[in-house]
Amino acid sequence: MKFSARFEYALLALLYLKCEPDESPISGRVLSEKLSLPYRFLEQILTDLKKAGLVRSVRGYHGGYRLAVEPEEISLYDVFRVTEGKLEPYNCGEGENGDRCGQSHNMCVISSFYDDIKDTMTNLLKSYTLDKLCQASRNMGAPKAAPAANV
Amino acid sequence: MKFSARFEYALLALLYLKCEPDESPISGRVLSEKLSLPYRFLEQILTDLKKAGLVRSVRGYHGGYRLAVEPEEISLYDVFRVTEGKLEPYNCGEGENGDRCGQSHNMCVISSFYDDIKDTMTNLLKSYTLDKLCQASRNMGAPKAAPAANV
DNA sequence: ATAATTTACATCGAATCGATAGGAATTATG
DNA sequence: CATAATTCCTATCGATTCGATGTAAATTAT
Repeated sequence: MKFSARFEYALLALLYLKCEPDESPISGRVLSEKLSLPYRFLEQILTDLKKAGLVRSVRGYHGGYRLAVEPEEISLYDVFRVTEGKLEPYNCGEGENGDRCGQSHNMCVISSFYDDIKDTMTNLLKSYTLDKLCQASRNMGAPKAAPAANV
Repeated sequence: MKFSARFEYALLALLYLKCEPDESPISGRVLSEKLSLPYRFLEQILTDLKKAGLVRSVRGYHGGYRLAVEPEEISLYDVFRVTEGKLEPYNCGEGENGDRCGQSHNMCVISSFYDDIKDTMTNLLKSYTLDKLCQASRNMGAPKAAPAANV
């Protein structure tokens, strides 16, 4: 029940690309230095973000990365799916384990609870967009004030 | 962002203790057979549950486990804390990493988002009690119906 | 005394995770 | 065309976690 470094780094990179917009694309090297993140590792993540279509990349001399989508369109749910995989913590009935609910109704109860968790998380993640987060970042004066986006 | 097997096993064990109440305590061996769970591993978990005060144990010949608290009192949040540890996915300012928000406001934005996640999860976990889950299990006729507890 | 049980501790194998490294492909620039 | 800068692909490493097993000691009703 923790977020991975991948998720955090992806988020920081995307926020940087959004909040510090530039004419030319920003290279992975520069990005890693600005954010104090390990270069190679960050590029792995950027590659994943690219495959998911959240980021475009330009190769070669003045190459680098930039957002591929409007920042209102990018939600943390998108980022999550790229870095953490799918959001299905329980398999009831399908999957390699077979039908586990056949054994006991308690399994099914747990399963429906997991579904609830999943839905709640999904909605919460979808409610946060890059755009909102960036605005919140600009409004940062008080260290730990507003919850930033409570719908 | 997945629940561990520990959490699931603990939940199944607690549900069994609650839903199939008995005069004498239920041994770890029996529990593991009824639930088709690995014996040793389950006992590890039961030990943890005992340390947390959710379960009582009786040693010796007719020993075994039983609930230590009223099932209305046991929430999934309690179980979560035993099996998954604490629920703090981000450390902003404190901890060994030092103050990360000093570097960039984006960090603080992420941090407040993490807080939101944490609160939401906490509330959701607290809203589920053993008692509710057990009732839902009894009402199981339709395979995948009611969300069981949406407060 | 014996059998059944919890309890403590040690370890194991596999998987995951964060991170690093080398090198190939691509591209602007001179 | 050559070069430097960059993305991209793949392999690997070390550490940690996770699920699980094993051994042996302490406890207790019979």
